[in-house]
Amino acid sequence: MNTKLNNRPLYEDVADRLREQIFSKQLAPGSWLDEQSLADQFGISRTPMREAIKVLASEGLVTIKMRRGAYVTEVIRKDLEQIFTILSLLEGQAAKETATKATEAELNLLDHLHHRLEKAAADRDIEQFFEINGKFHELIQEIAGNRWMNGVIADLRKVLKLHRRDSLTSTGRLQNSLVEHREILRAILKRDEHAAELAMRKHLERGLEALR
Amino acid sequence: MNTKLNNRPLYEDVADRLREQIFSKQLAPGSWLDEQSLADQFGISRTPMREAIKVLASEGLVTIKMRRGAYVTEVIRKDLEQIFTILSLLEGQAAKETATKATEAELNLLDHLHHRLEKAAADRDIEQFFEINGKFHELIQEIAGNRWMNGVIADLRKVLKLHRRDSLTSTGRLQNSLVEHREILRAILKRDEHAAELAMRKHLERGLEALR
DNA sequence: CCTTACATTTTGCTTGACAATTTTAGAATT
DNA sequence: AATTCTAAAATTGTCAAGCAAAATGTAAGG
Repeated sequence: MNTKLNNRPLYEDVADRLREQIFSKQLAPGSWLDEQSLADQFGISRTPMREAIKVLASEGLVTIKMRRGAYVTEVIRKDLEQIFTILSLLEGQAAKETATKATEAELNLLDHLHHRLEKAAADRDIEQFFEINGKFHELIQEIAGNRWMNGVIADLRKVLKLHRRDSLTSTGRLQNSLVEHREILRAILKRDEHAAELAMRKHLERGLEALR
Repeated sequence: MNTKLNNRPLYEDVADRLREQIFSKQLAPGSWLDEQSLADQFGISRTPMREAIKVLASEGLVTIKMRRGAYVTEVIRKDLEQIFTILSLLEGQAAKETATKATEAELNLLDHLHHRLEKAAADRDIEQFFEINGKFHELIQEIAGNRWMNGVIADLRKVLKLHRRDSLTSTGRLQNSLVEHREILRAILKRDEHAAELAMRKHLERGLEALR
């Protein structure tokens, strides 16, 4: 039944599956996570289910209320603004550091990825576009190489995904987003750290604006 | 026996106690957390102990290795640099926002707190100094009011405390730290957001420098 | 209609157990 | 003596059954 090729704890798999259910709105914001019924549904006991729920809680995806259980976090406008403020600062810093410390090989990877983004945009392949879009951001973070920062960014991005129309999947912004990416890449390739930081910050600020 | 005036889960209390043991080096960086023995020591069962350990893991204080248990995180120079980079950006932003949005009453609180800091420094009361120092930073964050940011800062500060000589308790820097605080406060009172941000960033950069 | 008392549900925690591993300690081999 | 192999002991991750305290829902009484 359960294809469990376990080289990692069950509760992590469960956390992944719960996360998917949350992102797909199968578990909508505000809804209650019934430990027992979810455990039954996943064919496991309460123990790993509780551990999985705590993982999500530490990511901010669910909120645990004492003796009342866990609820999918409801992200309101204020949260979006606060989170974008942080992402803007951190990803801006990542772009800045990438501009200075990327190797030529890494610049090539970025350039290649951007070309694929351009192609996806030209093809109007929305799905592909957002996938590559995400990878572009992640590659910049990876090159910047600040593991603590990358962890924070990853968690916050997950929380953003709780919001119905999150800019990362807002199709209307596709063209603008592409232009902004061009500018970020250009600055990084020129190794202009200041411009790279500004371009990335602007990109994220625009992302937030698109939500209102 | 257990003075348990519990209006919050046991595992949170346990997490607090474990944290203390870690900060006091009773559980030194790199050391292994023996679930069973710790549970016995605390007079509880493995379940809440495991939950407490996961709380610490999500804060970055311990690192869980699959089927090998949890180990107190070892913070190396690189981690310090990466964490200070983040704190500098975030606390800088907090200072900036505080400069613009603080009410007069809040400015008074900050001013009052700073006066107490000056007094502690004059009295050479190191203990008091670092306590108030922390509160000053926290008050600024509270006024800025970005809960996501405050959560990130709180977690990262805890990780910093794992390091033996962390600048927050580095007595040699007391006088310099005081001067830097004066500048931060002055900028905020003048509602000069840019100066406040710069002063806070400089303050944290100096904090890192003090570690090398 | 609102309050009080009672029944039900759910969480947080306990105890006991066990398979899969990992660690250790000892024996065998080079 | 050093290295490799091997069996025993210990530890983690999970399951299962159950219980007290708290929260929720419900029914009776004012």
